[in-house]
Amino acid sequence: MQRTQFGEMACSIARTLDVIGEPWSPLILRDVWVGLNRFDQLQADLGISRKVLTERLGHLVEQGVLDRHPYDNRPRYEYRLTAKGTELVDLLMVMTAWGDRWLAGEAGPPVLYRHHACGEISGVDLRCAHCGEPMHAGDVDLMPGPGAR
Amino acid sequence: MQRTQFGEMACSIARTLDVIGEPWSPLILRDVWVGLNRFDQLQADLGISRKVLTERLGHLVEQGVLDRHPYDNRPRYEYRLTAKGTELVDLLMVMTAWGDRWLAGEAGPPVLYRHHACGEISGVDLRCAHCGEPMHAGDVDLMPGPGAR
DNA sequence: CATCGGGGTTCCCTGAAGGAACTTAAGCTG
DNA sequence: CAGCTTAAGTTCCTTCAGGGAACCCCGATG
Repeated sequence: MQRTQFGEMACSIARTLDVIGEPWSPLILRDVWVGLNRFDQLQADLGISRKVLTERLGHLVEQGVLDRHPYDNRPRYEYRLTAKGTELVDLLMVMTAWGDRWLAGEAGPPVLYRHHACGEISGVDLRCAHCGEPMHAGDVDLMPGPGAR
Repeated sequence: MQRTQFGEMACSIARTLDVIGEPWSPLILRDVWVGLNRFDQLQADLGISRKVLTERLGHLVEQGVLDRHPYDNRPRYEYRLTAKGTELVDLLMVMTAWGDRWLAGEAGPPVLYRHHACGEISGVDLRCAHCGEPMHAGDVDLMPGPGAR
């Protein structure tokens, strides 16, 4: 947890950071997305301290991003993405696109995405939800919304 | 800085987190995007400690996301987004879309985006860069890429 | 009944975030 | 031209979060 809480700010970016802004949280989400659903799998894959992993999983479950449910008679649990969490994967895909473009270097991207609809190796692009045209940093005006303070 | 460095991992998400994963960094980026370009403006708007702001700005400049340049004969500097940084705004727009949808509550979104191309209040949607069809969590297969280890 | 293995919890240590005071280098002001 | 002002940091101290390792619990298994 950051020392300062961002959740109270009138800003969806700050609020989102309150949910997945802590160190490790996006990587935990990525791992759960690709099928590493159990505590020890996550701990081994990430090399995160068990204490911090406990805290992060607890927070993500509390925020409704992950779901913790038993997979055995024994006290064993799996973490899965909720609908809310699944939509957060959008964020990971955009991070991947940016990292692939600016940080991958000579070696190229470590992971490729094949799109089901067209079968091609591709990445995401941002479009306007309304008209379908590209929508990036310079393509919008910002205006106060109903939740502004 | 997180204790653990993510940059060495063969993962574009982890590498991207090494650039803007530290607390405050996305909010600094947002502020610079909307036109708060100076140290004191950022400090006042965010309520961040001056020490941490100095560290963050230094890191973002070092990573090529921001550009620091003088705007006066006096030792005064402005921070601006580079091309690399401007593309990171995509990430902010996706965070905004998710936060608007899942965290805004009754009050509604604090900020609205009006899209230049269509003039409508809208948000971003993720499309395949190749075929233009929607591209979300369930729409892709992951495959090892050339930079895999 | 001892062992195993998954899923944590506890403890201590270090280092990063917060906060307030101090510094520096022009300009401006009377 | 001494003193004030302002932007942009820097320094120092305190507190709390992250890392790491050891330990615990609990049902199943041999």
